[in-house]
Formats: sequence, C-alpha cells, structure tokens
Amino acid sequence: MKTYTIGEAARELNLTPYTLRYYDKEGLMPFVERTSGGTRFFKESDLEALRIIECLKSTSMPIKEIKTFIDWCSDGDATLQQRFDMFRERKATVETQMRELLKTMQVIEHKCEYYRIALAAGTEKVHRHKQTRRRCRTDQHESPNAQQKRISPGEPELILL
Amino acid sequence: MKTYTIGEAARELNLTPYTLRYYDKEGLMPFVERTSGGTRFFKESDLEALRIIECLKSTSMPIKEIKTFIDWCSDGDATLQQRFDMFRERKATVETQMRELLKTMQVIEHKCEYYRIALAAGTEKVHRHKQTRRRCRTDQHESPNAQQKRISPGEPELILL
DNA sequence: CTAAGCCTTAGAGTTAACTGTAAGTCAAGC
DNA sequence: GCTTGACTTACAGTTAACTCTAAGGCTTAG
Repeated sequence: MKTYTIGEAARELNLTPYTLRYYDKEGLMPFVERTSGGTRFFKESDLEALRIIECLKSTSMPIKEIKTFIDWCSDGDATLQQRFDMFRERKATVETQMRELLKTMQVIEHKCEYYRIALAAGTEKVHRHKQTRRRCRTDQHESPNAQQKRISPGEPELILL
Repeated sequence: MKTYTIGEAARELNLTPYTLRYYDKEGLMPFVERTSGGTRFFKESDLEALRIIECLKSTSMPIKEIKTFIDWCSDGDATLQQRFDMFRERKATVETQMRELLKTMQVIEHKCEYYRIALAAGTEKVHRHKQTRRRCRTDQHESPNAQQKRISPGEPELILL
C-alpha cells in the first residue's frame, strides 16, 4: 500500500509539515504509524482521516474538540451516539454559517451596486439624499446618557452605507 | 439624534466595549466623536458603519485591510475605484467560502448518514466491507520514499470515513 | 459629599493556531 | 566516507484578535 512521508502528506493536504506535527502533538493523529527509525508514515486511510479533520476545522471547530472526536473514534462503538450527535450539531453549525454568509453576500452585493452607481456619477454624493432621508426617520429622541456637550460640531460625514 | 455610549453601542452590535476600543485604536472608527470630557458617543451612522465593518470581518477580512478601506472612505471620491474593486473581490471571496461550505456540508451529511446506519446496527463494523473495497482500489504501488521497515504491524484501524 | 456605575488610557496578558530554530538522526548518492 | 536533504524532538517565537488591569475621571442618587 502506498504511504507518504510527512512532507508528501502535507503537500497532499495543502498543509505544512509543521502543521501536521502540531496536530500530532495535539493528539489529532494517534493512528499515524512510525518506521523503526521514528519517521511518521501516512497511509491512505490516514489522509482520509485528516481530510475529515480539515472538514471539521473548516466549520470553525477548535482543535481541542476535534481531539475529543478522535478520542471517541479510538473508543469504538461505545461512542457512536456521541459521534452522531456531534455531526448533527456540526450540521446545524454549518447551516447557520451558510445563512450568515448569505446575509453577508447581500450586503456586499448592495455595496457593489452602491459603488457602481457612485463610480458612474463620479462621486459618492449621488447617494446623499437617500442617506439624509433614512437618518431623519430615526432622528427622534436624545439618549438619556448623552448629556455632555459635543465637540467637533458638523464634520463632513463619512458615508459607509 | 439618538446617540449611544460605548456600552450601548457594544450591546447593539453584539460586541464588548473592549472590542470597540480595540477597533478604535486600530483606526477602524475615525468617525466616532467624543464629548468634551473625552467620552465616545456613537451616532446611528456610526453603528451602520460598524455593521459594515462586522460584515467585512465575517468574510475573514483582517482588521488591517478593513482599516485600509476606512482610510479610503476618509479620502473621498478619489478612492471610489479602489473601494469598488475591494467589494468585488470580497464578493468573489464570499462565493468561494459558500462553495467550500457547501462541500463541507456534503461531507458532514455523509457522516451523519454513516453514524445513523452504524447506530441502527449497533456497530461501526457494518461499514467495514465498503472500506476494504475502497482501499483496495488505491492499493497499487509502494511510495519510493517508504523504504524503512514499519513497526506496530496490523492494529485495529480507526474508521473515520 | 460620597458611592455607584458608567466612562477614559496605557499597557500587559491571553488564546488559538501555527511557525520557526537548534541540534540531532537517517538513508541515498557521489 | 561525506554531503544532501528529508526526517526527528523540544521548545521558543509569532500573529491576530481580543481581553483585562490599573489608575483615574465624570455624572447621578442618596
């Protein structure tokens, strides 16, 4: 069966040997074997496992939690329920992340349009009227905590939305 | 016009006052004004700007790059093109992130199914046959770099995919 | 008038996840 | 046999993004 040195495995996974050694130290790779000389060698199944680890990492799962999962894997069938629950939870996390990314996308697209129009007009001022209108609607009462007098009265305001 | 103290603004944005002061120190909030006593007060428009900053942050944009954008905003119409380009680039980034999240989701769902079946069977062994078959297909040649003899011959392999 | 509860700054500490260094081992090629 | 280049460990350093501490200031309630 084909095996890989740490450098080859790192290339395969788009990581560095440093990172793989770090993962090993953190207990993420108890399955990786060594030669008699102490050199790690990675099997296909190890790369598969690392791809799962990378997948979990891409859901912003911290390395310590991934280690818990790896420990469960080592414990065998007794931990099937925990592992199932963990993936269900991950699924919910990813769904949330997708919803938030979609919201982000909408804002970004709105800004693209904003700047497309501003560029066409040669100035951001084309958006000024809309801004003033919007601000007026929320312009109703002072904060009870804002009792101190303000300095720097009416600077040319930055426009960010 | 209603204004907010740093604590109120933080609550509004789901951040801490520490974080907002940190952003200010990093130059992300040159638009936030102060009372004569030096206390920051946040206007609606400042909260809007901070929401954009949070949006950019959610695309994994580092704070230093966000500062560049804020500086461009302060520079006015001369930087419209840069800002437009920046948002186009952000859009591409988010599209990539969405594609990757979708791939992640597929793997997670596959694992959910894997564990649903294993739980029903009471053991992960139900997936063993498939695993062996799959491994055989890639079981064709030794790595030219794997010349050292292996220790720990045939442990019960962890199953992770 | 003083205590509570905000706010301020400078600067130190924390955390996660690497990233690199130093000193040494090992196998291959000249 | 010696150099090359990949590997090893232990451990120190880096980076980003906070997060907190200490010392102090301002405004309101009692």
